[in-house]
Amino acid sequence: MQISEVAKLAGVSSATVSRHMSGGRVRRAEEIAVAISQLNYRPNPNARGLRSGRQRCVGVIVPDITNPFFSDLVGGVETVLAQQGIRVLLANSNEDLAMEASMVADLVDRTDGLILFPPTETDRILDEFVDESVPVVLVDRTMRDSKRADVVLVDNAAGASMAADHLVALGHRRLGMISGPATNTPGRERHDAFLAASASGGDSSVSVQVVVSDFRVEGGYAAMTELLSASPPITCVFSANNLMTVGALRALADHGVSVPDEISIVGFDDLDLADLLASPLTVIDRPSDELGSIAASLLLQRIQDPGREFQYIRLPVSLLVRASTAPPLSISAEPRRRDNHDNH
Amino acid sequence: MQISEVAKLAGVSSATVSRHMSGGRVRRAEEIAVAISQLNYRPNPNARGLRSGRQRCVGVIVPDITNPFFSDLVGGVETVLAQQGIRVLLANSNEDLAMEASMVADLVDRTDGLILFPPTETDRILDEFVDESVPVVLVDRTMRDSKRADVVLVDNAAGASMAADHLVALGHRRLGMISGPATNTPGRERHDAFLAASASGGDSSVSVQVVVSDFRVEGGYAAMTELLSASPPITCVFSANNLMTVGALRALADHGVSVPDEISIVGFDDLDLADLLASPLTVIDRPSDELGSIAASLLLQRIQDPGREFQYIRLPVSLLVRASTAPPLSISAEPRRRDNHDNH
DNA sequence: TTGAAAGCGCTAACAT
DNA sequence: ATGTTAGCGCTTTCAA
Repeated sequence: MQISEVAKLAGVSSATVSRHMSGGRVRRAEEIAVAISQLNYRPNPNARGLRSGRQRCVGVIVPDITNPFFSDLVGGVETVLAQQGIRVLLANSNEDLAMEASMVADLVDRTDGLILFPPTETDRILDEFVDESVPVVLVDRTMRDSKRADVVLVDNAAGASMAADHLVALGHRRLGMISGPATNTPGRERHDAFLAASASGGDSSVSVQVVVSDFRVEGGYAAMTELLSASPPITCVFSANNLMTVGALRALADHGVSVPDEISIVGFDDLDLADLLASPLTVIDRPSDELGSIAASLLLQRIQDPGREFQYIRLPVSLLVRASTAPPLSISAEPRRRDNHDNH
Repeated sequence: MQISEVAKLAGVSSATVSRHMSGGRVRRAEEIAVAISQLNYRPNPNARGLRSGRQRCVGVIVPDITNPFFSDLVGGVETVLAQQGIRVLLANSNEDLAMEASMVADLVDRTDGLILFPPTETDRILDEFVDESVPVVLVDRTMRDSKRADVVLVDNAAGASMAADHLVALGHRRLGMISGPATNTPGRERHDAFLAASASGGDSSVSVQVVVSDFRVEGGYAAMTELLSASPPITCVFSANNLMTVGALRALADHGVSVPDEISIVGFDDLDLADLLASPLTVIDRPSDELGSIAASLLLQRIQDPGREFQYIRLPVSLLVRASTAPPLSISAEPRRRDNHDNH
């Protein structure tokens, strides 16, 4: 089924059908519409893209689609783009730099723009592709040379500081942190800010024990397990993302550590069930779908006007205090129990 | 950057470069490879697809990417397809029939095959597109006329029966059910099987109060709230999917109903945090990534051999008993408290 | 094994 | 406002 058959049936040339389809004013619009629906005609996207250079869709490459933060964010992207009749093609890089590069290479010529979450800040992806005039918006993570893309992220430093301040204000002095990789933006910023904020009070009795992990559930489990053997023991922990928080909670449960009595925990990113947990979770919350909708708007605007100034947007985060954080048990209490047998 | 420039640099014709790229034996393979990497050449997918008809990617249209069941399943799809160098393009229909149709129309000419989860069993999508020789695999849900596609789903009826049997065996007699839409396969099968299994004991004192909802968190919340006002009160509830279970749990918490003391609950689909909830959740579990990997394999096989017999595969499910189900309180106990003010 | 050449289906330039 | 025509970049005959 091709455009020439529609043209024949409607009694016009294929160019006229083409014009009609792209919104142009045409005399025999009615007949063309009838022919199109009668023949169930769908323009071939390859031919169309090849000829016009416009693909009518954008690509989104997320690091982990099973992370609810990213899937919520994609929801925000889709909402904005669907209104413009622009399709969203989603791909999942699994936090893998090579995979991301190959996906970009693939999508760059199939789409009108890309929304990326670079796995590392040293990612050279813009060097390779941005010169090919594909608009790129970076979300949640930047890159060393991100001066050539729009960027939208949250105030990771503020979030991590709020977490540290909250714990210190509760009276905690021996803090634990499950950090993300220092190689990407949220990992680095949350790590640095948590340490800085912990030290900022000038109280030299405040110490932070950091385990660097990988933003995954299993990594959070392992990191929490490691932190439990710290000596002197920590009384609270800050987990730098939602997935690691899940792992940390499971590790705490498996080791019989009670929250918040023995250990307080605050996570970065809210969880759907945070309020229904055995200890409702205190978290740093951030507006995930707003991140997505802003990213989509930025991309839309850049597609329309490639010459406009690059935007760099930071959204605020907030502290949601629930029941997983509390003052530490008195130091005079007897040493807490720590059974290190893994029971899965 | 196009193939002719690579050809020139390598001292061959563009046809030879093309052959080299598609795995053909070529004399000057070495020089061509050098030219390709030197020029950073990427074949234009539109031109390639237009000419050859092969797109080197498949489409997956999920009803709700924020549902962890689907995102896990997509993980299984990607694992299998990535090994074959086939790209996965993901789209999110939001359980919307029209949206799904428009996405299929769009993807059908951009991909070599589709994995679909039809929003309703009366979906006519196969009629419109399967004749266009696009292989389709149906996952989790079938359609009335699905004889022209491979299908893989789980044993919904067995799962719902296990849930009913479990509750009745615990001594429950007044059951509640939060059902999904009767218009799709899992909704219908779980509904029918739960009712059938409840009645199968021949015990006429067993009654089931059903509220039909929509497989969404908010729907589950509303349905649970409605069930709480049932008279005589129910002592347990079966929620037909994970998202509605989350809503139901939140409704129970908001109304101050304790689980499992006042109401036992069993959900269809495990949750990541099911074991860490205030009442660790009893669920029907199913192999989500296996569903995905099987779907991908079926699609791969059909692409290779369009004439092969259509497969219809059902995977088993299992009951995971945790702490959210228990025997009902004695009937002689005084009527339980039910405050119906919504406090969010 | 290779190159020349046709053409996939569409849109945009040009002419009317 | 419309038709004619060229050509997007590639793969695939066809002939050598």
